[in-house]
Amino acid sequence: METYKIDEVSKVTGLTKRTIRYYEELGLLMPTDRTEGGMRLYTQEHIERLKQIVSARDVLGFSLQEILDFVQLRETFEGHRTSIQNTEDAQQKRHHLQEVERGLAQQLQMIDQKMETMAQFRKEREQLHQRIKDAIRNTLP
Amino acid sequence: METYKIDEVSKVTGLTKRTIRYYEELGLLMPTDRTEGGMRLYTQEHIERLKQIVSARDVLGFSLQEILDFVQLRETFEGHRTSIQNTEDAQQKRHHLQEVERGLAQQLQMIDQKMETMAQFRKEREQLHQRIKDAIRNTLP
DNA sequence: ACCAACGTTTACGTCAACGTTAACTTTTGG
DNA sequence: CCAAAAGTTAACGTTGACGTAAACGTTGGT
Repeated sequence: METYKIDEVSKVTGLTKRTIRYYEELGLLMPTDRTEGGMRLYTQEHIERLKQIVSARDVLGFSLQEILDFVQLRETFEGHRTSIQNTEDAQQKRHHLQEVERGLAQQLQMIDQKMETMAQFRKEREQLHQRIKDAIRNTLP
Repeated sequence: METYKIDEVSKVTGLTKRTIRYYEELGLLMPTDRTEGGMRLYTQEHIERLKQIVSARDVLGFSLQEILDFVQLRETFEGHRTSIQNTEDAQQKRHHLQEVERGLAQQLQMIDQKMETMAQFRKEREQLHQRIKDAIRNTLP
């Protein structure tokens, strides 16, 4: 599989190398494979994840801690997709999955709330915009 | 007109008293009238402004500096609504208004960009949610 | 084989956005 | 009228999210 060194990743994501390592340290980005000498080798998947993180941070205004919660929900789920054979703790697993589901439902609700507030904000800004355009028109009839 | 002391304002906005004073210090909130002894007296308008600031901060993820830019755009405009009579610098005023208009148009565009990215983000989360609900259904048929 | 360019860890520095504490004055209910 | 509650300014402390510098190892081209 094609891999990238950190400077490449830095350029395509717009993040500094420091930030990329920092995100790994926080657990936001899964650790990469390393070369014999210890250099990180990123895959396309890492890059996608970084772009998602940037979106959540800049556009949605989430803190890294909140993003970590989001990430861990997915991680937990992916982890559960592996061993489906043991039927004795299926009860356990089901319960855990239900908790994850609840977490996701809450996240969706939070996002909807944000979108609604954002729409309201946009509306107010647009009204101001309209008033200003009117004011301009009144300066030169 | 009805006024409120800072503790009241703190309760209805959810901000701490420190934060409210801090926002005034930054220029985000217009200074209030004071009592003889120096206590701040807030109006309903102050409260509305604080709520807008919280929205911009929490929901849109704007920095206080960005919010200050937004606020000053409005302030500039309100300031221009006063003296409409002098026709000599009407040219000046018109030019200034046009700059404000351009600023607002950019803000609107930025907001639209954010809303789109947010919708995309929501979509991905919803797909994950659906997959998890399916997984749960598969644990107990 | 070498060295310039790039990578790594470790540790301290910085800046925004407040929290906290101190020292003091004002307001207010009994 | 007076103590407790609430307000004020000023100053220093804290936390999140990185920036920066040092000291060192790795890679790749000539």
